[in-house]
Amino acid sequence: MQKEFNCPVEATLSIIGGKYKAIILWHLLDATLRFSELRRLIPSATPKMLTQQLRDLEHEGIISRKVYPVVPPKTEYTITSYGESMRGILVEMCSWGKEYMSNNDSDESDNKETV
Amino acid sequence: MQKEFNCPVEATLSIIGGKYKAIILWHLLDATLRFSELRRLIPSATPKMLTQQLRDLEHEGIISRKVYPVVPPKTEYTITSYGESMRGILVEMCSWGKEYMSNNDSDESDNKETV
DNA sequence: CCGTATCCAACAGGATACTG
DNA sequence: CAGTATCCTGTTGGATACGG
Repeated sequence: MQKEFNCPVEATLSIIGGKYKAIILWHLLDATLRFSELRRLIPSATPKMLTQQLRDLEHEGIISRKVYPVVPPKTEYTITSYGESMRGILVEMCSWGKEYMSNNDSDESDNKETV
Repeated sequence: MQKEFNCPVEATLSIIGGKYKAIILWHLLDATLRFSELRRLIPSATPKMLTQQLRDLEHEGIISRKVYPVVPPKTEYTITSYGESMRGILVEMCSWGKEYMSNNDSDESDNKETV
């Protein structure tokens, strides 16, 4: 039972649609990071969530996980070249999102129900 | 309680992250469509879901809803100029998604640990 | 034709505590 | 340090029926 997508856009969303996947990718675009570093960069994500999202991305081949068998443990997350191919999307989404946020900044509650 | 986004990308995802929002937008990019037409184009979406997603998009100013007070009822959905600004994102996501789908097409389970 | 109303199932996500 | 394990909650999405 493979995933059925109405359109390719949904396929893309299935990759970066997770709660922290976009920001994880965003951070990894320009740096290799350790688990604890990602935790510090994304404080609102619990370890469980972070692990989960990282595993998903890893399984999709978007990022790679390198474990160093040392003590204390050390794990590094790096974006793959495949993941790199998402840079354009991320950049586009980021710039649009910035505009969106600055718009809704001064107009937070625009739900003027004309009941 | 306003939405907090870790990064602008998440703001964008909050707009098109819904189950049918991407495909709705995709269809509306090049055509004004009626409710029943959207239903036919997206058969898997129940009327409730379609309405919900359309309302969300409308509330965000991405699409506009024009009701004709005639009988039988007639409603048209059109993308706004603001929504038009998402075209680039949609196009990028679509082309990436296409690649993704053709990759996973012949290789469903690609868990090749390159340890 | 264009929706709403209800109710329900599934899953994503969160809190907290613990381990190699 | 880098995770797991459990349990729990809330949101999202789905089925079905009905209304203007």
